[in-house]
Amino acid sequence: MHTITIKDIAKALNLSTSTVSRALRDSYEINPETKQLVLQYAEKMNYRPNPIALSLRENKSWAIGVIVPEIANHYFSQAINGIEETAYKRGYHVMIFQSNESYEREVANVGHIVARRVDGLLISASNQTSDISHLKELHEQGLPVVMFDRVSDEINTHKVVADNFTGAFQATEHLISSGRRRIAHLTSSEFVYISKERLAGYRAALEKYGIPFDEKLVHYSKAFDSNYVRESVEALLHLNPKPDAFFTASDRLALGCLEALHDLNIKIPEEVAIIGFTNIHAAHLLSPALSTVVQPAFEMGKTAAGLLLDLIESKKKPVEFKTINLQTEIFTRKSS
Amino acid sequence: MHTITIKDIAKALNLSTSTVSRALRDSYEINPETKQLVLQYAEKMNYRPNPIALSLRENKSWAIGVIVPEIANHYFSQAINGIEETAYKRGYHVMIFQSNESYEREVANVGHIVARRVDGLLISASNQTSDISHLKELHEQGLPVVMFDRVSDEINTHKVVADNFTGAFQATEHLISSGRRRIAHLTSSEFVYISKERLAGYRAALEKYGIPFDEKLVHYSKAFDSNYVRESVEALLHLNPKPDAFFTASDRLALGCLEALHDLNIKIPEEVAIIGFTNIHAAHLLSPALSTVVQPAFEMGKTAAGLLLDLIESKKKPVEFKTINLQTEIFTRKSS
DNA sequence: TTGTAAGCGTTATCAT
DNA sequence: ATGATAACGCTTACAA
Repeated sequence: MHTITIKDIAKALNLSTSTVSRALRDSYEINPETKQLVLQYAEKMNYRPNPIALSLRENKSWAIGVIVPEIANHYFSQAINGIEETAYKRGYHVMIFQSNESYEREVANVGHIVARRVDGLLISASNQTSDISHLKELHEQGLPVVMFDRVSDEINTHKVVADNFTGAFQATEHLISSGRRRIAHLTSSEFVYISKERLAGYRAALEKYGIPFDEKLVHYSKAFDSNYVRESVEALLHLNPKPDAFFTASDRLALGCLEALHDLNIKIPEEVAIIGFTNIHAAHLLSPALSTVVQPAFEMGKTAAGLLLDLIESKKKPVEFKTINLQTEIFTRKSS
Repeated sequence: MHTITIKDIAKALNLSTSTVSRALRDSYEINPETKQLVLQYAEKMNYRPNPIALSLRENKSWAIGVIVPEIANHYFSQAINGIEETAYKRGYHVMIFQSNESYEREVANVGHIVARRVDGLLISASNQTSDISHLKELHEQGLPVVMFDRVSDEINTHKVVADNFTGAFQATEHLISSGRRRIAHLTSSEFVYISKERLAGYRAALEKYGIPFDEKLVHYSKAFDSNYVRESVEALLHLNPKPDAFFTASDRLALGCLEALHDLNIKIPEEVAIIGFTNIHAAHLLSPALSTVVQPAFEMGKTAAGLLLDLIESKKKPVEFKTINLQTEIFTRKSS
């Protein structure tokens, strides 16, 4: 695929490459006629400047790297959507990598991405990642880095997260206000930042309504597969008195919980209420009892990308790194 | 962010850049000691070759462009997942753009992507795209192009699609074998290739079981929003005799249909069966009556990317362009 | 107003 | 075995 270069234009028009460049660049002091000539010819030949050559010269790739745990996860693909939109508007393109929730793969990706000379990095850490020295190093070398959703305390840079505490608080409050008192909480690791936040929101809501916290109602899942979740649900249902609602801390857990209840032949609207933590629209259609704390993934992508591009474009040293808490929203199909 | 170059190494070691390059490149005829020296120093300084410089030299970007209608669509994000996996394995990276189902945006994306000097293009056309001269032109200029899912007859290149005919046939057959006779078909445009295929599969199954085709049972949706779909469903339910099953041609239609039935207070398992055309796992959990013809999106991404990379790497002129039909699969939660 | 030359990082060719 | 040089496409001092 041969593409036309400035040199070709210069040759064809009997000019020097610099003149052609100036004409194209709308530069200072150039003969209007020459300029016209060049512009016309370039247009006719469908000339496009070679961004690779420009990158080499300017030491800027106009690309940002994005590393997510999984592309085919609705949450992250929405975030990528927001990222792409923002990047596109500002003339950048997006290089996508996925860690597949593997620490090794994440480190490898960071290596590739930096080797590709991206102008900045947007990352949501894999859930296996505890050591983030691979990111700190980059960051200290001056590469703009913004973390979103799966952030880390260990690094001082911009972070964008959903307001998990308030979201969990609202979810729990929603269940309480529909008359539930024994609200089970299915969550993931005890040690993950967002899980802790969610648990705290849950507890705060119970406290507000004078419901004693019962730690037997809280279940930590080490895995997400439906069998495992089913066992948790069954165990919770064997408590006495048994729970009348579930607050699950993630979409996977919510789905697993729904599936378990279905298999146990428990009619959701009557006997238990369930509330998840992200967007599972399809489930809503069938279960009006399901409410969801919608996480603003698209917004998060846009925000994170915006911060990153600002960082890239300012390039001033002293920056106050901030952590942005995006509001969540409760979605209930049968509201009112 | 200053990164070390060959020149830096050469200076530090009092060598010429060519020597350093040779050492790094493991090239012929070089003093083993010099080589060791260079390698060690490069390692110590964490040297990474600048891919932009290489691209400029080799006129190869090691990037493929991907244009999809929407990133945050489960189907396409799964496809992207497959694309990323294949590309990554073979040393390419993936530049993502979305057309947002807009023809103009698609054309603009094609422009950007070619300006970025990608080595090849993977595209699933927007549903507003009928004129594909923007693709043909590129293709004729020698850029490897592979279309997937939303393909076009107008261009002679590799194409990867799901076997829509067989999928629709199986879906319809599945409904028939569970005793349904009046199967409504909700589909999108009369003119879209995949819709035509699906309709044909539906008809073929009816024919096989001696069920007369009734065109009143087929409903073309101009839009996907739930109000619109609801009207279609209601209209179909007013037929006499009314349908006892729905075969919907897409996930959006299936969801809209489920929602409409729910609002009309029609219990799905008893009164109607519904069958969709893609992955809506959440819905399955709640409605065992829902079966889905799963489209192999991940597989499609992998296949399409593989074909594209082969094309890129062979670069031989004479290629037999083929259209690959990937098998669909019926998924029913309560099978057996 | 236009042309010449250097440089961005790398490698291939040709000398030495 | 190593060094000098040109080239990839482009921009920008500096010269003319």
